[in-house]
Amino acid sequence: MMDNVVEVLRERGLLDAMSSPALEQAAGQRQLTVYAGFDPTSESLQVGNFVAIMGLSHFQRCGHKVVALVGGATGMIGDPSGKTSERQLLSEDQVRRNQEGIRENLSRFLDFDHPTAPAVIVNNYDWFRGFTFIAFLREVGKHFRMGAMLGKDSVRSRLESESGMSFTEFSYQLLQAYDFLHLYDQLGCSVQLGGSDQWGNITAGTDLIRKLRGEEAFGLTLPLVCDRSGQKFGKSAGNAIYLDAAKTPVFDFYQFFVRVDDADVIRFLKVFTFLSAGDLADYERRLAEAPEKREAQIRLAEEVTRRVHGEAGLQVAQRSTAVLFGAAMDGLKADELEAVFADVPSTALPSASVIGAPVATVAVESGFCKSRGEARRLVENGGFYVNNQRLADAEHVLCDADIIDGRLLVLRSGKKRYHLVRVGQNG
RNA sequence: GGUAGGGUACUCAAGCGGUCAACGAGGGCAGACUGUAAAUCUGCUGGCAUAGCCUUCGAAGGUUCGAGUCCUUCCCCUACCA
Repeated sequence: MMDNVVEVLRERGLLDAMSSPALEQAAGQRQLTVYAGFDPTSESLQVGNFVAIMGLSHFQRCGHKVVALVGGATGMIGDPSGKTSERQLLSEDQVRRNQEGIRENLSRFLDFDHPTAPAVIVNNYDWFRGFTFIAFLREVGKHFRMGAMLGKDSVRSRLESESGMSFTEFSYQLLQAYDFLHLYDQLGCSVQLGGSDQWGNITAGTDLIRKLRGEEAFGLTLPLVCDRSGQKFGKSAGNAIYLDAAKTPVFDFYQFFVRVDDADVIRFLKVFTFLSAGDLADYERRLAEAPEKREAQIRLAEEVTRRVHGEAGLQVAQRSTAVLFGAAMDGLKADELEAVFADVPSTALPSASVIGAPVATVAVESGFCKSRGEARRLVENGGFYVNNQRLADAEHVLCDADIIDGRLLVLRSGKKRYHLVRVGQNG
């Protein structure tokens, strides 16, 4: 038998709570089927969801069957867990679109060809679509007691808060509980995995299964990963880091992990990679000895980027990093820059709107700045660079000499944010 | 349905009818210092053709020379009562 997945998760700091210690025993004795749900609240999964994906992966590596559930139905309702106020409903169109994005994301991480434990993706819209309200109340709602429902953290905290809660969100736990029951019946799924904020929803499911089937199903939660400042991990500049290259460029994705705080990096290595205990200890030692080398951060960025964007994506990100943060950036030719910027944001503009135009205007047109005002402020603060030269005047008019090899312009804000403008090209 | 209290910029939150593009805090961005760090200090944080103009304070009307600030109606939220 393989490693006990519960033990593995515990060692990596990925175990928050279990509905029963019997889960650990069961995991050591037989192949289990486990599921985790992902609601299509956005077009792509985010780094925060990666924790649950790691959880599923660990299960699969330990020989268990995994099911990833796309919440095409629950996404229509909105999970109140962990939310301090009522959420805006997404349009059905949006949910359908997001659902496809999430499905694509998930398909990258799970092994569907595993010899003994192939992964499965399901969508709860498939079983909720034909379920009428009346039927649902009779078959499912009847088994829920108000006391238990009101006792859930997600409900109680909202009722106590200013914003209150709508019936729609209140009902969410029933849907998730039914998902669990459905998967239990159809796929023999007896374990549900989720973030710690999912505890209430998960136990709603185990309770329902116990009531209706007289069997014990298990719940297991993973810790909410925060950085040292207590912020939920996975946000940069207020924007979430997505697993989709179209929403978060690979370079930015890689950089996000390179910049992880010393205080967090070892923990993140445990959570987001499969590095062995020995390797982890090694990085911990090296971090203590020479933090400025950032070896742990670089390894973290490498591992995660490879897993999410593949070897090719990682190489692009590394090459860009070497150039942009390396020594000599100045004598670069357009071709080299093109390679570096393969995955850094870029915009193509006709030369007519670049040559002879003030920098601030080009910055806006290329999408680098939101407004001319923003560009102007950036210049005033000394944080605006054109081709790596600090710019003194936002109204500086661009001329041929400013365009590298007649076709490229590199805009930079501060130390880290780059944007390439392709001059005189379409698209 | 009744009563009371609310809806202000990314968030929280202040705002005697004029001097409010709107105090403050958080967040964010940038600068210095650094290790592409942390901590710290500084500046910026609605738009523009920037000594000025324009659009914003739940929505629509109204009173006023002038409204975020007063009145009316409507929408939404919260609490208690029914």
